[in-house]
Amino acid sequence: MGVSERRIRERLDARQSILATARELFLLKGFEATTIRNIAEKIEYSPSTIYQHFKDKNEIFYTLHTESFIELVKQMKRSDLHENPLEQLIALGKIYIQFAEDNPELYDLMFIMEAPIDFLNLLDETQWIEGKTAFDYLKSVISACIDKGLIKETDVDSLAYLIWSTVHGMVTLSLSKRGLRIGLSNPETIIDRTFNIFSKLLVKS
Amino acid sequence: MGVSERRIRERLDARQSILATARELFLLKGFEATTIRNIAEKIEYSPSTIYQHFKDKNEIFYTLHTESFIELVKQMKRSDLHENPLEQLIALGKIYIQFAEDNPELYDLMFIMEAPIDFLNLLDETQWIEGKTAFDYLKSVISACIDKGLIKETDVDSLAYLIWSTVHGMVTLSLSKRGLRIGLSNPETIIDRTFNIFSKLLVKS
DNA sequence: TTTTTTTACTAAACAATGTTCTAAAATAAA
DNA sequence: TTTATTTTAGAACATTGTTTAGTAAAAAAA
Repeated sequence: MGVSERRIRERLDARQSILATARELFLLKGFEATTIRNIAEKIEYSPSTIYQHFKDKNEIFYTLHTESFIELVKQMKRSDLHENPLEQLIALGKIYIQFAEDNPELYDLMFIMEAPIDFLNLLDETQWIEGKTAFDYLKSVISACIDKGLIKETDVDSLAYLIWSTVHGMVTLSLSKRGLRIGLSNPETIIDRTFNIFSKLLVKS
Repeated sequence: MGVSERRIRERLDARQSILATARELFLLKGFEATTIRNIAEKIEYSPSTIYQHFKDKNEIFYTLHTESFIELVKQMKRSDLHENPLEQLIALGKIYIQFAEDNPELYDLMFIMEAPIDFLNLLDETQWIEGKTAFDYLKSVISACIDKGLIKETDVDSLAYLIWSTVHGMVTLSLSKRGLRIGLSNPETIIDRTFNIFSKLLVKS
């Protein structure tokens, strides 16, 4: 009799419904404004029930963060449509920026907020595999560029860190509302223009 | 009789002591962990007294943020020891990174946290003059480089935004603990190495 | 000097938060 | 049917930022 199987399935369903509701409310009202009680109310459970599925709020954050990375890496892999690795690298940057612009709250969770990393610390987990996966993909594209002699620099780690830092910096200055209030002439296009000159710098030997 | 002058002075003293204590506790325990009650207790006042000097917690954040910018700009101006504007630009980048590494909590407050910007919004202030001041200084150094033909790019806004984004990105990946858990071979030197290849990219015509 | 007004301050309360405790209800096993 | 286990909820706890109402002190006015 599959009674225990059904129970496991039901538990999983409940867990998923908590996550789905959490994501929905987070995207709607932001992370700070979404409370455990909000989530509980929406799925018609008591707040304490949520704690049977998640250790604490950080674990919910961490889980959503992990799911978001699956989506980001999926998007990133679209860049392999380009045969030229340099074109792929440019496409990769654009995809990354687009993801951040489309999902500002998730980007915050993935790359800025402390909650997911705090949860890793709690598990005594030293590696951040979600981030490493995305970073390794970036490195593989850069390596392809170097192999074909399209880029001079040979220290892949540094170059990958540079590219990641630059797009991350552009995106976060915008997300934290720092980039748009400093008297730029065309603030709405600044990210595009900056990305273009960065691309040129990288390519031009 | 200078009685009202004394009163004003006393009010200012109280305000300063709130700010000093707030800064001290913030740096000691972090922003999230520091409460209005903590600050009040330390200066031996009741929590509600603090609200006579500051509209809310965000105003305290904003004020500390402003003071921190005065310090940052002061540090940045040390770069004008170099006569060659390109050398000055490199020095400026190093100073900026050093400031962030020396004052991670303050950097967070200045460039990441929402609180100071939220306070600006409350005042219907559209410009972020603290950030603009620092950004304008960066632009002036870049302009000097362009004037002397040391850098080819002519769009100062974009170039300044690129440089700012890159150092900001490097620094924030480190602050948010994202940069050190992705399998780098020498994580402790990554920022230096990355800054060096970025400098070379900029200089090399 | 005495009275009135303004100021400075506090204690208590409020509403909201994440989280835990206790006990009841529902379900499964015997 | 009875017993054991799991699931759930309600209330409670300790904090938080903030507000209210009232008190004590100081300054100004009489």
